[in-house]
Amino acid sequence: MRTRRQRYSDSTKRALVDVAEQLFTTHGYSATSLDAIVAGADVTKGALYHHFSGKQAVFEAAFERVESRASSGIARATEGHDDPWEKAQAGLRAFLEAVQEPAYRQVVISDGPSVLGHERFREQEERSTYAIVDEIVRSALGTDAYDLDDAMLDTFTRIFFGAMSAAGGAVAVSQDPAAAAARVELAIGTIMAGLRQLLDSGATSRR
Amino acid sequence: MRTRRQRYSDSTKRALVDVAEQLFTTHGYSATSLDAIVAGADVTKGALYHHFSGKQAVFEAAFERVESRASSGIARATEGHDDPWEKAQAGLRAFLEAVQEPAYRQVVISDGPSVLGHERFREQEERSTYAIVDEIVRSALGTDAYDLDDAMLDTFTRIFFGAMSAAGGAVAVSQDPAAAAARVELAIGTIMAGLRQLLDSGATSRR
DNA sequence: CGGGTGACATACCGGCGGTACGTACTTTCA
DNA sequence: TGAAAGTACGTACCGCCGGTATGTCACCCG
Repeated sequence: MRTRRQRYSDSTKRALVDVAEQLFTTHGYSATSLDAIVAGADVTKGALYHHFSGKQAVFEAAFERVESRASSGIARATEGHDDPWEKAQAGLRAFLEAVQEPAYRQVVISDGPSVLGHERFREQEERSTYAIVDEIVRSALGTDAYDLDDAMLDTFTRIFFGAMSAAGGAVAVSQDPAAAAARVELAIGTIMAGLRQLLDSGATSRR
Repeated sequence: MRTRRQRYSDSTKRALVDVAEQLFTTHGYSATSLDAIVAGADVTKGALYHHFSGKQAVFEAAFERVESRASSGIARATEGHDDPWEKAQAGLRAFLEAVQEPAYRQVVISDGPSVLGHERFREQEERSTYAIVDEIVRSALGTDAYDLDDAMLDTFTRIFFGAMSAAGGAVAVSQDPAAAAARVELAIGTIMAGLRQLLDSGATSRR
């Protein structure tokens, strides 16, 4: 970010991603044309193809930004909790908030898998929101007392991540999101409590 | 299926959906052209647009077929079980099988939400596989002893459905699907056992 | 200060979804 | 039974959109 040329370049690239994120969010991927994006950013297709390899690359840039916003919000909510089960509750609350964001719903959940493909989608996901869920799950279930191996911890993460995503989607389309979120927190809280109790009893009986 | 015209009409429509399902499965929605579909079915675009309103309608027909195959498979596995928790285990096993089907993964999970949109996707889902999960959840948790209201039962269904879908996706991309499926069954089984124990103790202590 | 390069703009192409219209066969009914 | 009506397609074409090839001008650097 030194010379004037680089400053101009960065600003147009940021403008393109700004407009793209908004249009992808409101109209979806396929209903958003490159002409609309470049028009919104006051540039031409030449500029877009100078910065990105194509439409998919523009989407990927917007995708990463939306994901990183969501994951940083969740990370902020979880820090400062010592007890892993409290941390999990706080993370769940923040996750339900993030998943209601229109940009997240449209760009990540709806268009993400089909545009990026399963593989790239997984890769992107696993180094943002999924990583946080994984960290929470491991802090809660990864103790030696429960003697769960790595693969089982991964499995639990996948399960909780899927449960939270689906629940968040339901919360977002609900007429009363607050009440729906409260129900989700109660339900997952109950599940976690039952799991905790079962694992604790198993751990003590085994010794 | 009476007159000759209707027989011909039905057969061409079926041929179109056959080819469409296969192409959508192997190449995805956007990478499948209508020309390729009509060529595979040995008809022209005129025929396709006589039977369907457009590309999305063709996709929806294929989508419904894939969904109904999956849900009937799960329904078949769950019938004949009296104990609701055994029924849930059998349903989970069948669900993990169904979700590994390439057609289900590509058409329903990957392209479904973006092509149909959240709303239509939910509608379609809720009257097939989701309905079965809901029925299982209600048979297991809907007893008076647990006194969970309708909204809470819906919430639990959403959570379990999301957990199973995510777990199924992980199983499908695993190098050792059998071992991964076993881990998922163990993990969800543990969660269900913990939930059951917790609810049972709460139900007895409350009386 | 001039050659090179980066940051765009312009013009154009091919493919694809969708439409308008034509046509042959078939059922229906006076 | 024969003509009118309707169904089940086929043919030709349009407009948009992603992508490309090429031109241009400002800026950095020796």
